Amino acid sequence: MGGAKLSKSEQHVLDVLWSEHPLTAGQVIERLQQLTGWHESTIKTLLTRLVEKKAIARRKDGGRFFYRPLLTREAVLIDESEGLLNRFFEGQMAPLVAHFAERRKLSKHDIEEIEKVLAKIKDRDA
Amino acid sequence: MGGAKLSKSEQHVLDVLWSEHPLTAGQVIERLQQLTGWHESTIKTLLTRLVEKKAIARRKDGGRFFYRPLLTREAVLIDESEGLLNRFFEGQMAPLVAHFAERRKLSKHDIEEIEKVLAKIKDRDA
DNA sequence: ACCCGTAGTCTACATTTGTAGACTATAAGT
DNA sequence: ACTTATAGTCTACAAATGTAGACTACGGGT
Repeated sequence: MGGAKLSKSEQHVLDVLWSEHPLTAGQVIERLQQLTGWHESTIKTLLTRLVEKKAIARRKDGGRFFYRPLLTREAVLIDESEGLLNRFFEGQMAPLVAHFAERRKLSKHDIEEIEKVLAKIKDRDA
Repeated sequence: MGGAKLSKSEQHVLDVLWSEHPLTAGQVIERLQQLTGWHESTIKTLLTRLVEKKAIARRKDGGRFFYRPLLTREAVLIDESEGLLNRFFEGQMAPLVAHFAERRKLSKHDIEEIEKVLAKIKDRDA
């Protein structure tokens, strides 16, 4: 695994690259400024830090550099959800679902969705 | 929600107080040292910072101070899982479950547990 | 060949976090 | 009342983070 831990703002930059890539620095800046209003320099710094942390890479194509993610969204997601699960539910998924269910965070539709998913799994594993 | 954001180590201290409280500083230190090996001073600092952040409170009882959580585990959990859910699943629970299911993070037993939970909810809401 | 803009690098600085030493106040026991 | 343990406060300092200015270099157009 490895994956140096990313800070909040770094993740925000990464988000942009997940949603669309490769992008030039300028494009990243453009998109992020819409979302955050951060200064251009700030975003450049974040890009640099992400490259250092090997969370993204850049490649020269023609005259320009293009940035793309190295860490997948998937990987980060796993990492974080695993963390949450371990911290609060001893790694058990069921109690997490139960928890949300109890708090009425699940609509009827949600419940059906989940049941569908579970059915599919059971089916597949059968 | 107010809740100033807590750092990793601060959360660790809070964990101890969730599992058992009220506790004196000494008791917190004792328990945390078992888990982390942190120096006494470090833990005192963290306690102080938690008090400043109003994540915990202390009260004098007899000669001693006793610490207890102000933020509930519940609240922090909600906060964090909400965050995760929003960042990765647009707030939707079903895709999260699906995700874990796909990754085989769910055993047959888990699945049955979850189904049971969902059934209960549906029942209750019916 | 020269200038310009876009992008990359270097430097900076306040805040937060991780980690801990040193000093102090106070309750409890003798 | 005095000592001592125990806990609380102050200070410290490096690394990480949030945020940004200044300077530079290179590719593209004229």
